[in-house]
Amino acid sequence: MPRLRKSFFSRSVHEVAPELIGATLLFRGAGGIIVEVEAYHHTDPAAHSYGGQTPRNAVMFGPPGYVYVYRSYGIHWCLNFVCEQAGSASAVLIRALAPTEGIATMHRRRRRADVRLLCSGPGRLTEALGITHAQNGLALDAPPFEVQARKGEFDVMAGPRIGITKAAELPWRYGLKSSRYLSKPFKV
DNA sequence: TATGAGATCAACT
DNA sequence: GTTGATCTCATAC
Repeated sequence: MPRLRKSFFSRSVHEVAPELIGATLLFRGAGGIIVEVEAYHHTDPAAHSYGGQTPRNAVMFGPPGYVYVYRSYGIHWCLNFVCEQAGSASAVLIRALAPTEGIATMHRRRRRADVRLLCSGPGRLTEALGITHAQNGLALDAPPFEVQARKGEFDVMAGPRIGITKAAELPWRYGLKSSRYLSKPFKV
């Protein structure tokens, strides 16, 4: 299965984000199929990079194909893939996976019996995979990360993003239609 | 099913 | 001091 290289990410976030639906994300032998993402661009008021570079979001201002991890609400870690080019400060937030690999490990980390609650949300997914700020700035096309291109057709839906107050109406959330592992269902 | 509180931290006013 | 790209558990309907 072809592994996605950095060139895959050096395009508009709005092209990359929907194409990530159906791709497989693995981290140290745990992970699954990406079923939900959101796109953020530095011209977007909801993006962390909107107000300029800070120590926290510095990775977003670097080259594409790297991971940006930040702490959310003081509790969770959230995982992003940097896109476009150095300085464009755009990224895709990974919001949900359909678990396929290392499910037992993920159950142990999450202390939950329901597979639907393993990776169905940005904070849940990082806890299940064991991702923290220690991974901030790592490359996506080298261990411990592995991102595999999707194979076959996937029915991708778009809708408003979740949990934001600025630019909340922009339809930059993408998801795999009728997946049971979405953090929230898409409106029909 | 739906709303509300608590946990806890970095950026920003 | 307030807010946020969140999740869980408790309580209410």
